[in-house]
Amino acid sequence: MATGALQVTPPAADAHADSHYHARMPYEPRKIEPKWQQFWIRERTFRAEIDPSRPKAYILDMFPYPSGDGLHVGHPKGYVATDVYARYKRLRGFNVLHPMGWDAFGLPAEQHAVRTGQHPRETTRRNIARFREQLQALGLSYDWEREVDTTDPSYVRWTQWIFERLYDRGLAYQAEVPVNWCPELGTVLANEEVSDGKSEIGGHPVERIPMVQWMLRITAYADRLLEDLDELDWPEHIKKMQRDWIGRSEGARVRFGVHGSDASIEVFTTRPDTLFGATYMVLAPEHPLVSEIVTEAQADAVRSYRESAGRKSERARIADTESKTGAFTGAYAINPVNGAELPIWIADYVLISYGTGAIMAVPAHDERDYAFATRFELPIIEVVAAGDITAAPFSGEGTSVNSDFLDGLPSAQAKSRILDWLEAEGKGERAVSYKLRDWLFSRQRYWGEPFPVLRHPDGSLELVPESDLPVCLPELDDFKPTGTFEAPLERCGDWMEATSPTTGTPVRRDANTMPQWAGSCWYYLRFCDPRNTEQAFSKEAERYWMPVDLYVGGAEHAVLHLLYARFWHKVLFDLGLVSTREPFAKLLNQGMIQGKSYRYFAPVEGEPAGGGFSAREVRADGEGFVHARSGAPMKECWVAPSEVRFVNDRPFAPDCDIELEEVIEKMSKSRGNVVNPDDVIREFGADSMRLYEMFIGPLQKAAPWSTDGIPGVYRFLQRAYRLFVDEASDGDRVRELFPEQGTLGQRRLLAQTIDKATRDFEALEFNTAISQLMVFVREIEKDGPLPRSIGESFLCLLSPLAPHLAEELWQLLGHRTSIAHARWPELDESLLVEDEVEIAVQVKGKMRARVSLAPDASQAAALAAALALPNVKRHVGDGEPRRVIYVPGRLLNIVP
RNA sequence: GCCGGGAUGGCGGAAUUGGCAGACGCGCCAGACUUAGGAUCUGGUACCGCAAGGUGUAGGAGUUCGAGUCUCCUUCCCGGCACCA
Repeated sequence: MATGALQVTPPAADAHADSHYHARMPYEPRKIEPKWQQFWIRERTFRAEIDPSRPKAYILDMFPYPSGDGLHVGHPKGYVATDVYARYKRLRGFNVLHPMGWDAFGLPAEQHAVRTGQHPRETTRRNIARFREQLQALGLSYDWEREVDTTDPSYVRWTQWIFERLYDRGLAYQAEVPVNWCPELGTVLANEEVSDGKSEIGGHPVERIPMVQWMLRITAYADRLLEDLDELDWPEHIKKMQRDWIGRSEGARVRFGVHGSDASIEVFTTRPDTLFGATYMVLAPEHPLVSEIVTEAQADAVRSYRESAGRKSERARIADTESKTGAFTGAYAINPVNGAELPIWIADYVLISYGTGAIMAVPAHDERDYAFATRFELPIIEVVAAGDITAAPFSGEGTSVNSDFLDGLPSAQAKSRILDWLEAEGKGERAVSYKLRDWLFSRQRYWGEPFPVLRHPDGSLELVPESDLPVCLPELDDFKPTGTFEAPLERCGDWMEATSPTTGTPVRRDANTMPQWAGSCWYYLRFCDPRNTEQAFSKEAERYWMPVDLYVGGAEHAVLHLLYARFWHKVLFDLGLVSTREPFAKLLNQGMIQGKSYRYFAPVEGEPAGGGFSAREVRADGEGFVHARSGAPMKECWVAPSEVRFVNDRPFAPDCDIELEEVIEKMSKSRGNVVNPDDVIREFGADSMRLYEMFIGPLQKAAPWSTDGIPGVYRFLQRAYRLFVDEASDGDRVRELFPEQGTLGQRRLLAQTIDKATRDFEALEFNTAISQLMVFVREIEKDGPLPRSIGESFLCLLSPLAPHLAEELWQLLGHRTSIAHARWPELDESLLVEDEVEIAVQVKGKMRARVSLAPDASQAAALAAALALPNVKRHVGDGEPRRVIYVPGRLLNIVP
């Protein structure tokens, strides 16, 4: 039997555990859980079918990428939460759609293939089987008949079909754009997949290189993606992240003439009211106008600056935003408002990809321009009256000065005045700019959906006809990146060559594949009608099940999956294929379950063994660590909890005297802090595991996994079991339950429990619901034996959380059908009203006593009862109270 | 730097939203049953104090009869964004 730091001996696994022990602990999750898991599948208990006579609830988890590592205890937290909710909703009479599937395209399988030569299809199949097994062992009430796999040709077919609809609408196009090329991964990445100039996956450096790529015109939906957030019941911080990512700003486009040239420079600004304060212009180094306007004298300087800016990695550029660099083009622009000549510079602080790639610089009122102007000794003119602009720029709003006809106007009015003027003069107009860029949609990978397009020798494109979908991946045995910018599919000459179905002439396929996000953009729709071979999903199914009523997943998808899926959904809405504007009505992010690990430090150079340092000898330095005294660079070393030596409760390394530092963070293999749910289930059962994960705190909050907490919920389940099963017998002898409806106290306790459980389940606050169920189990037999009706009601309340145990007891009570389809118990509200309540008596706001009263007792009666108490009398004194505050049923406060 | 969120016993966390702080669980203490206990059951457990009593929700001010909850300031922690004109 497994040992470890567990405090409770789990039920004997080995049948020959001593019989005395066995008889006293008849609750054996190991026996009953697999039995019910098989029952649910055999009986198709959770099969969902359209039934217009019943209200529906679509309860969805973000489907996982089936990695080779299997699940750790952190993954199921969200799955258990949705499962509890789904089971609760079924008991409330809802027709519940609760499906699960696999987001199975993706880089890890392909990297594994590069290393081992195993086909991603094989590893994916194996990983899915393992994930499914692990999820089923948790007793999750999915309708497994609706399982989808994004890599299945019958699914890929419709992903490609939707891509074709995007293409038809002009929302998918190919363009040469500076892309995020990651040499290490051998592919380009979307903006959303890059942070700090490094790939989100693996943290590899990313370069910006111009390449022809597929793009999806998500920017066409920017406004709707922004506006429709308002109607969603989503966590505010996720909405905010999406708003920030879309980054809408209102302002103006203004055209500046170029001295001695026909060219004009268009800029975007949110502060047209500061137009009179512009003292120079800046173009992004890549701006096409640069070569046109640069003077001969400045040509060398400009060329060398452009080259050095091009060499600079994204990361290096972002790293020093403090020091501004640039070069003068020698050309001058003309300020449309006053004809002033403004020198035109190029500088990498202006980004080609935002706005127009050019700015008017108003150093007095913009920090970046101020830094640049100071560095290159350009003039600074104050046009918004504010502090002291010789000391620092002022970017707030104020009153316009030095601005001709804007003088004296507050910023808001100055803006609209100048905008009217610009529009009247034809020099500019109101404009909106977004931070959001079009979505870079192709990857130079093998394991993804092929693009259903054919390219003619003249470069024109043709879609693969609907009837020929899906375009399947060819077999391949070498998955390595090509080392060039080509995709691995280029290697399949046979596959790349095709014949046009319209002209019969030779055409080439596209060697790129779609990013992993493609499949997850619409899987929630396929779940509505997963076996449809005629359409992606039927109208009927979509209308009945959509929208998703509750969507639970990790917050890391805030601007990736959730934005992409909303975009596709809106396109499908415009095509009349879906009936809701938004796919996910309510969203919740489950908090991580963290692991505990222990660390020490070792020099980066040299042997870690023997050369370790405890955390207090080391300090953080930027992104790394250094030795506090010597300044030598240090790296973290991790010790798994099971290897730590505890001396007087302090953690030490297993083989030397270094004191370790306890660190609580995300579970990961490298930290050695991963807890496997299989082990927990083996020792305590899935019901305990489920209960524990729901009990440790609010769903949204991160919480560290603690092995010590599980025995607590396990004991609770044992107690619950013993309410129904005679612990002294050696079989499963069901106790005689009383036929009556129970004592008043019992009925009251049940009513309170129904009330609390109902409210908490609705609010997804499972921790407090569990605590009430614990109170119920502890108290229910205090004034009499458990009546059958009350016992059955309790099992219904418990069943969403501990379904195996509930099913088992339900069956022992003689029921033939699953408790999953029982009815949620009725609440008798009258039982919630107590005859007498204890209220608090305060004197001048301080607690002095408690007194029992009828809940509707009058103030006079309450006061009289309170003043009769010696402690109250003493504090109040003899005089008349100056003031009395009485909240019936709660408290009485006397101010003497 | 900017924008969010947070800080409650030894620990995870409760508190009907301004009304008895610490529900429930872990841990700990005591007792019962036991040949035995890492099982089970019962009771206790915020802190100081023998007690009466006093003090307590990161720290400081304020509003109120009454503040964990509202307002202002400070500290720390966790997320997100970070040349977006």
